[in-house]
Amino acid sequence: MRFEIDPRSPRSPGEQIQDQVTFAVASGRLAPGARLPSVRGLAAQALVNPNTAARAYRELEHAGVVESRPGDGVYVAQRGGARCASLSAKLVEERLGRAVEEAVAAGLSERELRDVVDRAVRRASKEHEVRT
Amino acid sequence: MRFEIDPRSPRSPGEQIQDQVTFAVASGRLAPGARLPSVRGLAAQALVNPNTAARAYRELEHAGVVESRPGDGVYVAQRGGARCASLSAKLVEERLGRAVEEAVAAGLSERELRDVVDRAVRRASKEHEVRT
Amino acid sequence: MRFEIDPRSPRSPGEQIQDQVTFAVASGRLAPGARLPSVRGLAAQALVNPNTAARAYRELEHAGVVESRPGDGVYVAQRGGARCASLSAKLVEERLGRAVEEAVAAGLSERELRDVVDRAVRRASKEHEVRT
Amino acid sequence: MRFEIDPRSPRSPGEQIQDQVTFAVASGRLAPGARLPSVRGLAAQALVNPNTAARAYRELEHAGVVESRPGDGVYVAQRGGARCASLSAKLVEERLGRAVEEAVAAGLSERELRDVVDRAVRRASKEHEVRT
DNA sequence: GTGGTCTAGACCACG
DNA sequence: GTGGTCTAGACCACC
Repeated sequence: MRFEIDPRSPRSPGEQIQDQVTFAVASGRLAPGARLPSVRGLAAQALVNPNTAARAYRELEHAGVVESRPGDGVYVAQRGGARCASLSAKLVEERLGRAVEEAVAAGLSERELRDVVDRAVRRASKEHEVRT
Repeated sequence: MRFEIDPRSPRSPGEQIQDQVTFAVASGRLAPGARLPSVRGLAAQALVNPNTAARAYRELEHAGVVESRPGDGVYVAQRGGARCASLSAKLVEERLGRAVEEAVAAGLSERELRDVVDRAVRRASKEHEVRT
Repeated sequence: MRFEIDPRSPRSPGEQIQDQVTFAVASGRLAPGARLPSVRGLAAQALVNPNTAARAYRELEHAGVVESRPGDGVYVAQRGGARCASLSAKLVEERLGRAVEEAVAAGLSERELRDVVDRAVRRASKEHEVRT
Repeated sequence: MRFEIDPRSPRSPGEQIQDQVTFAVASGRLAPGARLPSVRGLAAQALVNPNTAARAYRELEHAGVVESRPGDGVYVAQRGGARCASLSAKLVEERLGRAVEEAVAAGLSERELRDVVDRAVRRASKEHEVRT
């Protein structure tokens, strides 16, 4: 699992980390019991302050998605799969919905909108394969 | 033109106002020369502090989208159409792109993704008709 | 770099801060990469509201003069030198020009005008040495 | 006497009108007893709201520079000359002083500064002759 | 009535 | 500690 932060996203780095873990668990790329990078490793990988990485893990633990075992590491919680599934569905629905709303408000026709979506899907699928 | 702020959006109220003006101009719902609500009126309508409304207008003026005439009101700039067209295309591309990325990362199949988009398009189109 | 606001100036406090940074960078007193006072520190020094200081920095960032790194501080942008050089030349030309116009309109002879300028130059040079 | 407002000046239109009258009286271009344009005439000439013109005259009257004779017109006060002389000297000193300070802060050498002043003087003198 | 700017104090997220 | 944004309320000048 590789983490990457987009500084231009409206979501803060901490939230992006939480999102990425959530989506990875929901999609099965991260299975319950799997080990996540250490706080320091995550911080180094995502080019983020260790404090931010630690806070993100803390929030995920609070949400029941991960379990932190002091002195050992951070692991995907056994019940993490279910939690992430519903959470991620809600997030995707909400964000895609908002983006579509904007596109319609901006005057895109259904055809144009679908073109944009298609291109994005192709781009994302390629990226996704690479990482899988 | 009606303004509405979604407190759950990751974009701040000020940014949402800027977005809504930009999209409305790009789609032609607001034509160059059209008068926008007053700072105070917009604030009342969007349930936002007048200061926030003023700042949003100021940024839009800086971007060449609107023109503020002190003591008179705020108007869509003559060249606002062109500016918004490119600006809004970029925004839509970027945000739809991001949302699709997330959906793919969350494990949605192309079919599921298109279903979500379709539903969102229908919902948004209805909303949009009502306001038009 | 010390900041000071003249409440009798026709320029607003926020504009005065922007001017002072611009001139300092243009003259080389502030080099690209140099760290500027924090928003709160500047506010305390200039006896101004932190909000006003933050706005001034934001405008300067928008103009490409400074770079603000959230959670870290505000720095003179690498390309700030060039931007300020032309910006400051324009400002000086415009404002000296306006002041001279007024002096001529007020009926000062060229000789009187030059006397006033000479005295001002001497005063300002002394002040300037002190701060350098 | 012709009035002209510079919208890019940091001084508000109302202040610019007051300044222009003050300087014209101080320089002798307007003698005590001379008649000034009517409020409406001034407003039309300076492309300013009649309210603004009226307010400027009111302030000048309050300062003892002009006298308004209801139903007749606005005239330069008999003692206006003396009042304007000292007032205008103070204004010129202050504004030229400020502009020179800025130029020095911007890093102009004495030579460069004098060049800018010389050019401005020549420009202003030409303008001034035309209007005289 | 209009916009423009300032002060004052709050909350958030990052370092 | 840092910057970013918001709310709240004030004053100014112009229309």
